[in-house]
Amino acid sequence: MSRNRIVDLAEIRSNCKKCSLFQLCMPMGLDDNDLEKLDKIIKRRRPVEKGDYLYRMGDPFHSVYTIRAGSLKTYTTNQNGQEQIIAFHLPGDLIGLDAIQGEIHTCSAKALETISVCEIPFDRLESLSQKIPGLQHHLLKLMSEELQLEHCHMTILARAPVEARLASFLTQLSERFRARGYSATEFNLSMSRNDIANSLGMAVETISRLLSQFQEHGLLQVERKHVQILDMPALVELSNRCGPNAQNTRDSSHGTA
Amino acid sequence: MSRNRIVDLAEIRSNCKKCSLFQLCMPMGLDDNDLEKLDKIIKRRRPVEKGDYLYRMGDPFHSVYTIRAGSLKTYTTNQNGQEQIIAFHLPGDLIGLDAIQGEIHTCSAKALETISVCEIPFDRLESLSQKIPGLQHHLLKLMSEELQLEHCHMTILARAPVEARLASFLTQLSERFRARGYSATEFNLSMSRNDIANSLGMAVETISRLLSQFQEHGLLQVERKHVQILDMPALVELSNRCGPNAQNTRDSSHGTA
DNA sequence: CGACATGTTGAAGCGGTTCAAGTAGGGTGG
DNA sequence: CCACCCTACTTGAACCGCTTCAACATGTCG
Repeated sequence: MSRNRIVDLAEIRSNCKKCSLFQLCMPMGLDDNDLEKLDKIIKRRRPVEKGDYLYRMGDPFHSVYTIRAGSLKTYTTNQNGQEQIIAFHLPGDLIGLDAIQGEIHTCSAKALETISVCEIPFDRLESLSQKIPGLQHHLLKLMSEELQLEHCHMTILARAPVEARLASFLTQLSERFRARGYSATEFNLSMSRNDIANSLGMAVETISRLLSQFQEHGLLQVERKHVQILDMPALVELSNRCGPNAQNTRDSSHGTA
Repeated sequence: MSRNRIVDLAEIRSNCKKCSLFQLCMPMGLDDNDLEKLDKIIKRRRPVEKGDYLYRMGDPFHSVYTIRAGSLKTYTTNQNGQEQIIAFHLPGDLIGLDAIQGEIHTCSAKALETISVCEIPFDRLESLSQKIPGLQHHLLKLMSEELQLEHCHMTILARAPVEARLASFLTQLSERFRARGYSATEFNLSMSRNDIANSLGMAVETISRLLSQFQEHGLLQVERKHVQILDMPALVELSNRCGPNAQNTRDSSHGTA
């Protein structure tokens, strides 16, 4: 066991360059000494199986997690037991920062497939970022980015017709794969149609119908989980389509600005 | 002018205890020395008139702002010129942190009435929070809280029927007023029906109809901007009502957890 | 192989938007 | 101070996008 731990530590060290912590450290030039410190506070966790929880809504908040491999969904549950998916997360994502306020997890994080994560005790991370200016900045930056992403998501939920929602979902996912060095045009959906529908505020049937329709129109090829995008420009165009209800979306107030 | 500035500084000092910076500083026990440092980096801004912008989408990011008096809306604008309101902000709110990533404002902030704000240059704030642990923690906490609020907003946009959306809007606003020491049951809406509709992803006409309906049912009294809540429990109950489309909102995956 | 979950497709129903018309404030200029 | 205008808001009626319901197909796992 102790031998394993040594191996793990070495592996983490080498992996830091591949995961979000690399982007989190290196851009602001952490030296070897700082990188060492960071490595020391990271805990290895055994792989989490599909369907297992990384944490549940209501759990006390102790750590944030970076995804090393696999994907997961975060979602809230309301009084009636209904779920609302907040986001899907891919390798390199840092999750859990939304629980700082209140020190209780307000989302559940569930693995969509077998995943591998690094656990980072938050109090240690916070102390460290007190000493390393670049780290503090990067934490703030990550949360800022998360806010921006959610603004987009909110806009889609509030206005967009169903085709634009799904097109938007696909192009964003594609872009995220591209940014991680995977193919932007061919990938597997780790989430179910149900999950996609939920996150986009739609019915499952509508997702099914639209995917068929997109395929019919030559925008993409889809077979179960596998998706191949054939006409990205058209898909992007679709995702920008605004709803017909554009009535109250222009500011009519007589601004002095 | 220089005399004015002196007066202003004194005023800000005394006001820090009333605005969000007080909650931001005191809970973690800033001593007079630290409070002094904080006061020094805060810039006074002349009042912003109704309809004026605090900043616009696309502006370079330099400062965050705390609202001392009045209210404003933040919104994004898409390619087609359509607006989507992200949030309404009240006195004590700190806004602008979502622009850290990219260092460009991704929202516009527009005054709903004449407002008074404190401008805090972000680089100064960041340096200071590097020295004051409690300040760093509180910045993270504020962003975490913002994420949580947006999760709620997303859930409403994705699932809730229109009555629940409006009820939720009203109870949340009420709660925010209460937390600021104002009446929770009687207040003025600084935003137009159009703005409410936009932020909730609805048509203006629906807002109008629902307000009439709520009044008819004895839930509240409304006359133009003035609102008096008569049956808060019923309103809260309404806000928790889930949509009829609760089909794909329960997780059917056979989790091993 | 059987059972259950997931996904697909068709048809009906409805919630909420859109369209249309009218009312009421609030500000401006004569 | 009043008449005017423009914007914000309200209310009614028709329409439609999407959901819901239902039935079936296809995997998947014990």
